[in-house]
Amino acid sequence: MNRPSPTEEDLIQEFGNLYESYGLKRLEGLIVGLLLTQDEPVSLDGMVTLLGHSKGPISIAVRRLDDIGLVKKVNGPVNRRNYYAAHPDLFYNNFQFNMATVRKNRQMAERFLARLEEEEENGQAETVENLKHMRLFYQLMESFYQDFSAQWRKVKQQRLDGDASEKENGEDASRPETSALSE
Amino acid sequence: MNRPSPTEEDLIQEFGNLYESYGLKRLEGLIVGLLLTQDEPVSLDGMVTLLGHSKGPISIAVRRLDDIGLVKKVNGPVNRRNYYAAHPDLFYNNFQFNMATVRKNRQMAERFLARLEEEEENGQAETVENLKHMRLFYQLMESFYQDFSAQWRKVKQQRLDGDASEKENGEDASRPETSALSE
DNA sequence: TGGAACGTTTTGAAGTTTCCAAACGCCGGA
DNA sequence: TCCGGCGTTTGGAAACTTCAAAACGTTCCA
Repeated sequence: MNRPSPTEEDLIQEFGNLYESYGLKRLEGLIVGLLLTQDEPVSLDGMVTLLGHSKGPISIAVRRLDDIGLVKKVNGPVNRRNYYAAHPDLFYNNFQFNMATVRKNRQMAERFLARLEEEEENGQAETVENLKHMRLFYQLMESFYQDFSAQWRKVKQQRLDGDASEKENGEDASRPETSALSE
Repeated sequence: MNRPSPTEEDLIQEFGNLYESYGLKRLEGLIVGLLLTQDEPVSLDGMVTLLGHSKGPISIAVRRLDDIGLVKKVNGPVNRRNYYAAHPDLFYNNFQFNMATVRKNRQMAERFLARLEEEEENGQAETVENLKHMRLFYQLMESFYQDFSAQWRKVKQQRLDGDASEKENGEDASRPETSALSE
């Protein structure tokens, strides 16, 4: 349980802001940020003292984060306590959330298209047209997400392999061939 | 100003739910949903009667939707009125929002990495490691988003060309070569 | 069989959001 | 210049969210 440095404090707060802007709970972001700065698992009471929030909300937030796979229950020094760490696939798991909503959007378009098709009413041509646009868009997006998913797994594997054999070489050797990043 | 059919009513409500779950305003979703069912532009008062909400909130919501490019001011029958329609690139513009947050995430990782690097304190190794993971993830994601962006523009162009030459052929002829979609 | 050490649930207060109703301001046309 | 139609802003009520404090339940150990 290392007390965060000032920079790490800022990091934690930024994660709070980030999660808040996503429509999630600020406290959940604070917890995730905190765990990213800790090399050892943190207990509930640890979070209470490190974050300065009270136990009730933290208990609930941590359970939720565990449910959605952003945080992981792990073993720690004291037996009776629950210890948590950032999930090793935190970012990827969070992404899978987005992927699910993309799929939901596509399915929504398809569901309504089917409904309109069997109704055969007139005056709904524009709706049908827009739903087809929507379906096409999210179909394409879904396929990109799946490709991304596969690629990331590959990159992550390379990263693990690299760490195992040639530890300590400063920069990442395993960066994939990406298109040039703007800015 | 066509009163939505029952199915279209459902569609509008679902858009409300969707936007709400994104952390946006439910009313904004209702408006977007409504405009997707209308083949003619709708005035503010039109939305009031079609949605059954009052004018104040609609005025604000519509302005915001216009700002972020999900809705477009267009000309309509009566001169003094403001008419709105769903933006032709609604889904794409919404996606660009996501792309911006991905970029922000990458930049956040880089910003803190730079800060930690120049501080040279110890006990922050885990934070650095996690931030490198974060950076790598969002770098890859960003490059996929850019590829998707380019591809979508191409698909959209094909779609327009197709519509212009061979109108009315039931199904989309311009679907791109995507990987197989699950389910 | 206590009782200490936990995590969870409940309660209530404070803040925030969301909405309607109504007042307001602006712009054209009589 | 007044008046009617329109969008915007304001005020306030109701619902919801977020959090701390404290009561509660459970488990392990003396």
